[in-house]
Amino acid sequence: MFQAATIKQIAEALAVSPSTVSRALRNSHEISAKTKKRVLEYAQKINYHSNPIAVSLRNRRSNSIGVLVADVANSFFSQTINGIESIAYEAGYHVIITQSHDSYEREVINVGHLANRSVDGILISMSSHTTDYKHIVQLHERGLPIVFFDRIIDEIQTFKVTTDNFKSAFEATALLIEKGFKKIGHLANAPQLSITVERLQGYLSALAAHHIEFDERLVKYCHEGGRNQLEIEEALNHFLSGAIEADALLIASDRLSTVTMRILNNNPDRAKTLTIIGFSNSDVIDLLSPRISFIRQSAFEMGQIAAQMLIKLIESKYPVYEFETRLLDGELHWRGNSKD
Amino acid sequence: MFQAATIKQIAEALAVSPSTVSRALRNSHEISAKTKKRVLEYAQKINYHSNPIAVSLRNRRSNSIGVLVADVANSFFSQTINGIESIAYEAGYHVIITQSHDSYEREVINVGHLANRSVDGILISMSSHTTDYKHIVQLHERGLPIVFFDRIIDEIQTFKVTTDNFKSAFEATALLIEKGFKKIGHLANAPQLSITVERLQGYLSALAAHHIEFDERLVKYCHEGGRNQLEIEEALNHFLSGAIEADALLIASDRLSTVTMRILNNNPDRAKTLTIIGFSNSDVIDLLSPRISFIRQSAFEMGQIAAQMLIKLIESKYPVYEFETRLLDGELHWRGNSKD
DNA sequence: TACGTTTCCGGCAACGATTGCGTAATTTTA
DNA sequence: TAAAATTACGCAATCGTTGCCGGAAACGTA
Repeated sequence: MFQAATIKQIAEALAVSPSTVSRALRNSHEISAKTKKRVLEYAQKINYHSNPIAVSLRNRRSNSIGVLVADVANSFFSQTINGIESIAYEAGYHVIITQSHDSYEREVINVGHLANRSVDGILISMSSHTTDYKHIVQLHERGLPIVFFDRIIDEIQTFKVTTDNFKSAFEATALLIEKGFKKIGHLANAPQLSITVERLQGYLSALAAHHIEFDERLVKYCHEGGRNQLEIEEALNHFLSGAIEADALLIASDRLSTVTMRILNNNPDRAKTLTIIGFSNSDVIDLLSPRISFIRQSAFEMGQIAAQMLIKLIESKYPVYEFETRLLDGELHWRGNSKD
Repeated sequence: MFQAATIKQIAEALAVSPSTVSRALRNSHEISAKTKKRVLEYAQKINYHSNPIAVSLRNRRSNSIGVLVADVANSFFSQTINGIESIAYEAGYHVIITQSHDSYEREVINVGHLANRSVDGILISMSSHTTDYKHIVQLHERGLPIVFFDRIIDEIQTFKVTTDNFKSAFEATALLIEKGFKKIGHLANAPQLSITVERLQGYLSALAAHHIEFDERLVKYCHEGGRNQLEIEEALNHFLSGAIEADALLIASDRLSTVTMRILNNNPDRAKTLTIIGFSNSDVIDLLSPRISFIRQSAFEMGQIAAQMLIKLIESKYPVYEFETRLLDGELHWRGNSKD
């Protein structure tokens, strides 16, 4: 490999000490203008760039942050990542992205890798299979700055940002009720996820607010979070043809929505009698058929806020004890009945 | 703050030297079994993990590879990234993902950052705005291992992997001809991209093979690669209502396809008379309307191959002078006329 | 002139891990 | 039994950079 230029080389060439070169490059006031100029010009000439690894070792800071999401191939997460990058980039941080693919094991390994890799902090959206938080608690206790976004947990006191899932689910459900739907089912994500709980509560509260008795057969969880086609099919069968016949559905994620649509497409008659509102950040939602209404989360903004929070934590000179959990509003887009 | 265990701590605790600890941990034959056991057990106990930054500095290797794509929010790229990660992970490399958003400036900055950040090698898919390759040539000349995937360039001799775009475009065009379409337009990507050139040639060759005279008004480039809605609209207007009326369209990317579909949805009459084959790796292509035929690239596999190539380059003890450009087949999925 | 202040810079050590070389202790060989 | 070989470990340098301490020279003040 090519041998990059170093401070020592500059020092030798100019017959000054490495310390002087270092200070000159960092524009220290302890160095005379003349020396600075000599150093800067020579550095420029040999195309010197400081070695970030050496700086990291010396400063015990890597200027990089780790991100853990379920999947970059998920619109919501890729939008979040764009938000994170936009902020991190401005603040001089690199972003290292890892994916859990919703597996607990991969989450543990990736979080470990990131910490090991000496990132200055981590942004986490939990995997849907995680119920034990030890791996994260440990790191947090050791002082590693962590911020949660989207799928957050209560077990760790820190900054968090997520959609106001309660509110969004409430609004969506209430809208369906007002439109006259009687049997509104809820196709939910893995039950251990924060977003699942919050959305379910929003759904239940909307029913309660409209004095509708809750039939527990109207809620179905997808423990695999949409990765298991069969699981979703079973849940839908339940809604479509089972003892309980739903006339509307609140669906908790993009993936669940798309699988649902696929099934409805094979069942056109039933499709006409089922109205859907799904959480979706797909950028082609308007092209999908059957046509569904949807709740769009502020993914990009969520990424930005999460990154800002993390950088604030990292750069704080004193331990932070006051934390905030930001809730972002979702946008409900009504696109009509399936009957229309 | 976050204070990880070090070799020195172990050495002190066990009253041996750091060298001994290091060698014991690396299972050197120069260390007695007894000492090894003591060291290993204590290391385990205090949860020691070597500091990768220190190792990087010492070994001048970071065990990480950089990836530059246009956008992670693009299905094709996120699938490629999954392929890259699967291989890199196995081989013990970290993956640092950066996005150019198809901007030349961001490409230059990101590539510089990655190199600076001492990655051991880089995987690049060119931004659609790049026409000057100096920033990459320089790094390559300095000995940084680079592999190109998808959007490759001729200017650098190295490993490359991309879809057999010529073949795919040829097949798609030929199929349209055989189906009886007479005026087959081609909505192309930015003209400086390799994939654009290859696909165009496939298109042209298919016409030639069927003795169809080429009308140059049937090809429209999108210099912004789909980021500029207006540009696509103009191109489509040209095809739909201009002097030339296409009855079929070969579309070069997902983004171009979706915008096209959006426009057709606002123009249902015209939609019925236009048949489309688009390059697409969308995982909801089957749900999109209007229904289009598509060419799916082996994105995951492409990522895997690219990563394998890069790691081979990185780990080669001798300079490599023989390079290969792998071409992967695309899969053509015919989904019928729009008239059906 | 004598003494205190700046200005400007060099030297040392350290961040954490690795490794070539040296060497004492032990074992093997002649 | 002496010499040679082997075993097991420590020392110190190294990767590139930076913080701390100290000190010479130049400058200012009484």
